[in-house]
Amino acid sequence: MFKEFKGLNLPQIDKEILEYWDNAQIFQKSIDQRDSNQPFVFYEGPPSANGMPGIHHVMARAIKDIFCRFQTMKGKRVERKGGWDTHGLPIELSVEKELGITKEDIGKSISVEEYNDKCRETVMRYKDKWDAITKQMGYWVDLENPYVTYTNEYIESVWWLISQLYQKGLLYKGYTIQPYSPAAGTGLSSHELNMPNAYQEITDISAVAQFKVKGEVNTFILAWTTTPWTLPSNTALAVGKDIRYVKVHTFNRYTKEECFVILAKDRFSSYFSEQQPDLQPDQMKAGNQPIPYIEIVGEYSGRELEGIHYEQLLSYVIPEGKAFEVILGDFVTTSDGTGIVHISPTFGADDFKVAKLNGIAALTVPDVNGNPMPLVDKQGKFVSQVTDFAGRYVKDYGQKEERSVDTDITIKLKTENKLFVSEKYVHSYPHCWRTDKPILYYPLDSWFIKTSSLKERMVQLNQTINWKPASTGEGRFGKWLENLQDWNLSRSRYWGIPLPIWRSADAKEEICIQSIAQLKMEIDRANDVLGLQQSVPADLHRPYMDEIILVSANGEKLFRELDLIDVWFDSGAMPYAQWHYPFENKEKFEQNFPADFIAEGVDQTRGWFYTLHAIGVMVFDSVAFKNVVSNGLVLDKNGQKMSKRLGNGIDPFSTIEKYGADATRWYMISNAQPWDNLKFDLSGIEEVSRKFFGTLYNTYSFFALYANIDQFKWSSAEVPLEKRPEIDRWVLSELNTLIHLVDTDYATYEPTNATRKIMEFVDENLSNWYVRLCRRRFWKGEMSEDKLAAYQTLYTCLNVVSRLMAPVAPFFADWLYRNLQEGALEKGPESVHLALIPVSDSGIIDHALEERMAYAQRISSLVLSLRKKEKLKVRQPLQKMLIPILNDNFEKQVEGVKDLILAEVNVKEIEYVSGAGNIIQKKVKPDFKSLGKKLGKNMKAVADALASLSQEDIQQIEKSGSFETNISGEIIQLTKEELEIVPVDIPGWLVATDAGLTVALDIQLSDELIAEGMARELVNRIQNIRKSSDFNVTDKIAIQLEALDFVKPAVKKYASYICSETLAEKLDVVEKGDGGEMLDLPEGEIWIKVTLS
RNA sequence: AGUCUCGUAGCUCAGCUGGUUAGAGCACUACACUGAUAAUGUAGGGGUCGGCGGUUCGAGUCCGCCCGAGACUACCA
Repeated sequence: MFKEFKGLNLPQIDKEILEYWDNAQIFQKSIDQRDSNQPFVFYEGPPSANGMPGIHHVMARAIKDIFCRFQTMKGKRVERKGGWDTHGLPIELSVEKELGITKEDIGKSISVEEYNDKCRETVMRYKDKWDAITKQMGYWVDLENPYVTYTNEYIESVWWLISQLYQKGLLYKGYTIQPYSPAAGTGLSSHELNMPNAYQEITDISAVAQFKVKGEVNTFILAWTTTPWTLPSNTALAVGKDIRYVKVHTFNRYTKEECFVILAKDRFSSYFSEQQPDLQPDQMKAGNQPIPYIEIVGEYSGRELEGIHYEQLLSYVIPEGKAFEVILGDFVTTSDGTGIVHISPTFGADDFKVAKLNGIAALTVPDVNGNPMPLVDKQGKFVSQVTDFAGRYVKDYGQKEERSVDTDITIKLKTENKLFVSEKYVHSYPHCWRTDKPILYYPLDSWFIKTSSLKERMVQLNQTINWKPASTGEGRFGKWLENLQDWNLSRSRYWGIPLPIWRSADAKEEICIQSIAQLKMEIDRANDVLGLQQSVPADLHRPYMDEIILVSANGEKLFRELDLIDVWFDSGAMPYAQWHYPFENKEKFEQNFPADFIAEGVDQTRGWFYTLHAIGVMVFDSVAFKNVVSNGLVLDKNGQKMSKRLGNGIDPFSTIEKYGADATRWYMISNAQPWDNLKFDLSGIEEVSRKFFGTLYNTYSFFALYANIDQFKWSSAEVPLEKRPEIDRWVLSELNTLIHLVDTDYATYEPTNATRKIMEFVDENLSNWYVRLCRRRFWKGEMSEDKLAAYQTLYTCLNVVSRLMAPVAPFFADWLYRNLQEGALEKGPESVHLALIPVSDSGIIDHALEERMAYAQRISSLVLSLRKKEKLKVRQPLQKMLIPILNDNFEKQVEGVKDLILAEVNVKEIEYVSGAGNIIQKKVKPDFKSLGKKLGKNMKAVADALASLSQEDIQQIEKSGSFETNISGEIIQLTKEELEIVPVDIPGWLVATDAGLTVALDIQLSDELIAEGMARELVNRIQNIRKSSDFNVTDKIAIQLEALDFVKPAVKKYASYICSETLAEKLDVVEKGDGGEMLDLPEGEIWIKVTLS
């Protein structure tokens, strides 16, 4: 028996199937039953369980799941090891927040040990939620044996990778200006700077400062800055060597003092208005409008300005060495500012470089250890030496200040005759992706990986990767690789993998540890030499690692470099570290590298996708993955980003509970290509569940209902194809076409196309054509070969659809598949996920048949629209329809589906009208595609000429097979093949036309037809009574009908028809009696009584 | 600031290498149908295919500029 149901309840199906999967170990079996020599390698990008899963995670994981399930159903063994990303800033920051501490407190009010314990404890906080969503959404991944990045095994593998890089000479330590987040207390790598939303529009105070030239009276060089807080650190001014500069005589707008200022000629008009030779000081107004000037007194090239000395602008600290000179910089432009750039070597990458090149000193003060440090400390505060602003944050890292430091500095400059002008300036500025605070460019000591040296190889190997969409690989990722900077590996934090490098105090000797065994050896040696009692710590994190002292070959003490390794390295190391390679599982690793497939959000392009690729290329000279799908963002239904602040987030748990996982997944995949952003709208899920799942459910219900009545069981001994009716062969042809297309779509990572095609087949072909037209075959009579063929055909369609949809809708597909299995004599695999994707049989595909049926559908549609126009019910039979013949093949094709059409539109016969006669009115159009090239300019004139032809002209063309016309003196000859002749009308008939197809309908009604229509009307009413009386589909009935004139002919002629249609054993025409009911027919009211017999 | 992608009906999306009535689904309106009924059919309204210009016999499709959205890049003073 096939199970029958009362209604579709997708969430209920989820629950039942989940329980079944658990009990029967289906996930495990889906791996175990596959050949280990046929692997499909998938890498799970580790999520951090530190935050709640969102709906976008459901999206990303649905994509991963689809292709893993598909490949399993292609016979591949797809192991999916889960993983957890456990280190890094997000966790540290949430712990800091919870404990109410800042980075400064770590090691003081809380020990590193306690702090890291807290991190370890926090990192798995939402693991339960993650496990729950994983399960509920039907994402199959091995959560029993996940890799966890904080374990010693994982760390050891990372160390090994680092040591490989070290041995290849790819690791170096450098002092550079780097993006630094005072709020997070760490430097940021370039890919962190490229996280979405890192660059934000902010308004800064920009200032044009006046630098007083030494040895000249009241002469100033103007330099523009958007960071006035860097002015105390100024030690040079840069000009462009070929830029022209002018010296202008005017007054300072604030102090009214007379002055001569120097700026780029190109920038002059941005700051100065009209010339006023007799300008007086009191005519100067404050504000930031251009000011008048007295005259331009000189012009110079940048090269001429080089070497000019100027006075220090703000002399809090006196630099050691050369400073306060004009130097040349090739980065100087005149697109902004004054064409002169203020240089503070401690706070700008260009500044640092150009200062070094010119031997210009940096402004530093000694720190507690006597090492030089900039005038701003690592929390972003001015040091005490900057007396006026000591202790103040240069950006809003602390509590909100009434006036920013930038403002106060400009005020100070203003009063000291050092400010030319200041104004607000809007620009995009990088912000820390975790703390959302502006970053500083700050001089830091860091370890780098020389990724730039392997740039070409990375680009080259990237070209072998199949990116979905391709533009992400070529464009976004490819361009990124082409402009690759060295990877800053250092993080000065606490919770992460310690850098396994020990260095001597003078930095002359160092060692890079590659394994725990090596560490133990080195510790033993150090213990020997130094007489210590050290051992390998049980936990390889800080602070334990920091305490270990090693010894160099020369007997020098070596101390661990305190930095941690960038967490992105952790996740990029997962192909190796998940197997604890190379210390264990060498074979396993080799079988599972590189990955066949990975998928993550597009925001991982510079994150995980990059780190995987970089490590793969650098250490193994290989890609780390062959196919990658990067999905877009999940936005709210208005296209806004989902955020806690806006409260427009979609809760994945309640969504799945309400609509079911399948409808949610199907909606996400079918609505838009995964790489396009998804505007997530719950009403879209409803539509999918109604239209697709509802229709499919109804189709199954219909099948189950009748199959059970007829005791149908499926077996492979099927009615041969050639013995099945046209419509069966048609739907099977369409089905096999579908299999081929869907299989190709999945194989090429096009899930959206796959789902759309499945939906169309289920809705258009299966439900609204095949089942609708075949209903009668299921209803009546005993089991016959035709009926059996119908059951088998429908069974096959449902079974195939269940397998095709399984990757995207794993629950419903299994439910459907297993329900079908209930009625199968020969059992297949117990779950659809253990079954194989069906193989398309090209022998079943019949294009002519598909075309034929398309004609049938279109012709039926035309006839129905004509009936509609004339208000002729489909129940009323009509005598005849006329179809003009387009070509020889056409009549044959239509004739093949004639019976279907006639039954569908309730017409008795089709008459074909050949083109030869003059019954049909026609239209001639040129075949633009082929004629365009031939005719060129005359194309339009010819088209016009054809349009104005009379019916006689067209007949002439059909007879002669050619057409000739004169276009402005030029004779143009066209053959029939270059023209398209289509029927448009049959005068005197009711005609409908659609894209070259024309149908005419005879709407004359004879008494005969009217009687038959009445009979059908009665059948319909009686069926309704059966239904409203809750009779069983198989119950027999007796009918009493009032003897009125308008039904008599119908009953007389069609009594047996009425009886067989309604399962009536008796039909009596009688006088109106007791009980029963009144029927409202077009001709009048009539009494009827229907009883069970 | 630059680079890239995108802009088609109220909404979500198709539209192949340029070819002559620009499509589908949803939503809306009306009428049908109803042994699958949380369906279905038919019809209707709704589009200057973001704007302007160019190439072409012909442009939603190719090119340029502009506007708008998004992503990316950037040390930008």
